[in-house]
Amino acid sequence: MSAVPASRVVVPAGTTAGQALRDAGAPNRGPQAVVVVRDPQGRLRDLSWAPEVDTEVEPVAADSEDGRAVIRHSCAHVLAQAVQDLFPEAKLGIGPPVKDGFYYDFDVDRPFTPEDLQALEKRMKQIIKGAQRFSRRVVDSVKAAREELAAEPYKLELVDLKSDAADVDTSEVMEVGGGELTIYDNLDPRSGERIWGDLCRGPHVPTTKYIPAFKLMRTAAAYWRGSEKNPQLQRIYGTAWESAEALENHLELLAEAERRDHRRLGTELDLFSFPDEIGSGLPVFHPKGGIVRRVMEDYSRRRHEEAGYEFVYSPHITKGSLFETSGHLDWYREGMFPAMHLDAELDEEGNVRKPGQDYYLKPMNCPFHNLIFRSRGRSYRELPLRLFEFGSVYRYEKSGVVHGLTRVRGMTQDDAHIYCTQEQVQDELKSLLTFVLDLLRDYGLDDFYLELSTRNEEKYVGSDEVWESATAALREAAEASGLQLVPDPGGAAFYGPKISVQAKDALGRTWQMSTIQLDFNMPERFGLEYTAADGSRKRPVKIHRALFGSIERFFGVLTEHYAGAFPAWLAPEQVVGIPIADEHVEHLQQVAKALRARRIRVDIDLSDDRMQKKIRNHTMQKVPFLLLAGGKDVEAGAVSFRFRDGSQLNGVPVDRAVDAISQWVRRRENASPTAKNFRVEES
RNA sequence: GCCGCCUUAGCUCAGUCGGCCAGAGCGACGCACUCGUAAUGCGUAGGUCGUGGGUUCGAUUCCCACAGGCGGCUCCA
Repeated sequence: MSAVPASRVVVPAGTTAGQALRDAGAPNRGPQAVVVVRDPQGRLRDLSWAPEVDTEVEPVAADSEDGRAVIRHSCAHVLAQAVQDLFPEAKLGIGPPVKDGFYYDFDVDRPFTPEDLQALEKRMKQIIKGAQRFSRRVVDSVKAAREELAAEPYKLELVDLKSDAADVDTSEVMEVGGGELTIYDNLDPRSGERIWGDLCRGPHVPTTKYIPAFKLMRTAAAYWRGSEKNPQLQRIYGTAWESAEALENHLELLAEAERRDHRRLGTELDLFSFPDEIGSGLPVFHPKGGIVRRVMEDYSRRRHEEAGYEFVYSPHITKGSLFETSGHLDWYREGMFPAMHLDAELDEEGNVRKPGQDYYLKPMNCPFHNLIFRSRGRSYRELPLRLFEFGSVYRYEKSGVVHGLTRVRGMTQDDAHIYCTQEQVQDELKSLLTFVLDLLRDYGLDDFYLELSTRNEEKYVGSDEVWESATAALREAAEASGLQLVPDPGGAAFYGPKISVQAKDALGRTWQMSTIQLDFNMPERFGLEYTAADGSRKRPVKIHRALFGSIERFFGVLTEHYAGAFPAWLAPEQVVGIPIADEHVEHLQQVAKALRARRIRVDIDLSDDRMQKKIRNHTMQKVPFLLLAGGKDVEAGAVSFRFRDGSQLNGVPVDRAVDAISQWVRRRENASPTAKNFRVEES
């Protein structure tokens, strides 16, 4: 999708990069226009940059990821200029490029309305048409910067942060960076007059004309510098691209994502719902969703059994003392539903005769599994002990984050806890990772990367050494997988570091799926022990892992991945028989009987809809196999296939059809069957 | 939890600048039609206009609160 890697260009001393590019004949318009260059140190430089010595640079084209980021960042400046034009009292926050776009935060008297966005877009188009030049200017001193930015309190704060604290990470903030403070002025191309300016480290496109296509997307509130202790600013999100076509493609992708939204498909395909009466984030699964879910779970169970897991069950509710022992009440209280206080007794005067107890809905399964481990003496011979449970947990998610099936308040984890010896950890982690990835592939996800979440310095239990060795063990296992490993500092749970598997779906979106966490702390808190070969008592290491994360979430992700067209082995209705006329029903019933004998889910559409209507209905319900039968088929002892994509295979002998369908399902083919990929020959 | 927007039939959505019995398509149900690869025709039922309060002669419409949803922020074992 990106331009052919542009050849390197030497910028002679004292010449601007832009001039050198022009001399070299580099494109300066269109999707491959060079917007900035990369210097030998890897820094992106404006085209107006003129090195002091001859320097070889790499042109960065508009349609590269870096090029887009520069366009988006420049577009954010144009937005800010438009906002201050239309709302002179607006104070500037920050305005960085982000994935697929940019945003800019403003402190304004009232939130922006959709009409405001329209007006702003219009103003931005005027600004872009005006071909203002982005001009970089180094500010001599912090004092000079403070004076110039006196009217911009948030920018002042950034200047101060920059000047007095080397330990503050400002790398995310586009405003300041490098060794100096810079301001980018927007200049009128004719008069050179300064129209607007912003504290910014750059770089930028040469002129606003280099912003070929953009769109403002939405408004939202955002806390200043990301902390809820700070005031909320009004954020405007936009997107910008190297061409109108690229913008159009991006908008089409968003539209496709909306069509695939599992919340929409959940209703359309009658899979699940969120009745208001039950409460936010608490789904119910309808019969069709129930089939998909059950097949998912059944297959997972089978694989776990084969991999040496043992199945356990634990209650949804427990006395508080368990979560005191585990540390959840200290570290995770706000994520839990509040306690029910039970069994208290009062005398006539209202004095407490019996104090009663707090019971909690469980937010995690692990403490229960610890109790199972501890229920009797354990031998090293039993390890690794792998306890698995489809455990229902309840978490008190903030109302603002509940979202379809991907963020719920009640969910079922496919949760396992593995107790092993120190020596077994490394091997266990490696085989676990392989197991996890294999299983995800079986469900049709095959594009992964790993994330290593390390200690949150404000929220952890246990000693430094323990954390270090646990983190090292995880890193080693992750590296052995050969997958890309992305660091996630501070992302760990309070009891130990974790690896998470991020999977890409059909639209290229990534989802956190499985997590594998190492835990040296919980065994200590629960006093878990086993007897080693030499008779000594030793503490096991505990590995937590969830593969789907939560069944609900995985269900949602798969629904979107397949756009509701589930693989035949998961599809709620695998085969629907459609008679051309009533007299063909009996023939189809014979076929259905044969399919049912092979445990295929099959229905015959006996409604009095017309045949075309039946095809439409079941195609929209994304049934993988439609079997039609009319006079010709009955006569030939055959059926005719119609697939989701509209392709057909007519006159297939019944026994071959039955065989081919059941083979396809047995093999758990994840592709949608079509006339092209579906083989009915006898094998 | 915070900011903004939204809530009309099972679903998708019109509509009322405060006023007679609130509309459509799909879906459901009934009748007719029995048909060769994405919508047969006709008819019937279905709505306390999210809930509660207020303003008003009168509220689905205006105001307030609450619930639920959406987009973000924060959070996320």
